[in-house]
Amino acid sequence: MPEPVPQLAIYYDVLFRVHGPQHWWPGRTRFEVIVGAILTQNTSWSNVERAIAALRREKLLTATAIEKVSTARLAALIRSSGYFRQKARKLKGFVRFLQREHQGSLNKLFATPTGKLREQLLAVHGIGPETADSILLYGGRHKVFVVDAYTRRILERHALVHPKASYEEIRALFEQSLPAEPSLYNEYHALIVQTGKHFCHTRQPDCEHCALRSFLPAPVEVVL
DNA sequence: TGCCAGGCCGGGT
DNA sequence: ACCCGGCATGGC
Repeated sequence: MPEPVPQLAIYYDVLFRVHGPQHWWPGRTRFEVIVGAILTQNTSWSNVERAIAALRREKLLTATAIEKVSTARLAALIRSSGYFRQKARKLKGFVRFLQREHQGSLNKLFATPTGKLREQLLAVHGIGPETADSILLYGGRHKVFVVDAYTRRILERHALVHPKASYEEIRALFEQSLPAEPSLYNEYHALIVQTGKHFCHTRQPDCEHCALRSFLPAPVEVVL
């Protein structure tokens, strides 16, 4: 278990003051949240939105509908989200899992204890750590902090983790450093992604562009 | 024009 | 236990 890092709680307040509440996850239903979590893997949200709109238009935003549709048609409809053949199979894999392990019921799925459900999700083809945790937190309000590429990069630039820290290491760091509130985890991850959306992508530590940003790359102590 | 985006898998060390 | 190539579209 890592030691708590008090800067992480401070950094949350900074981001909240800068960006305000984010009202995440952008999904109308729990199932839609799960679909979005899979489709947005390494993909910009704007590309995912079109795909979800197409699924909605075709009445395919339910588990039973996804079960019935052919993988080929599903792939065609989610084309805009990229990796569309892979993701079509992933959606199919998830609804098959939901039916097999939870009788197709999201209530039963999310009533499963967090640790056990996380293991189950990770065993589904196409669901890795970030997708599993997004489903847990944003779909079911389970108490897990979602780590993504932005989280890692921000922590590295603030020198709060070593460059090759594992996903689990970073997740534990947040969960040890913050009050155990799903609503806080929710808002924090959303704020990090919002921050990342207007990230400077130059890797040089002395990039003048980055120097103009209040939250990067300076250590959190001197922010504000 | 090339690089990037809210990853994950399978095969190789 | 890591490391890497593949997967694919749309925006800037």
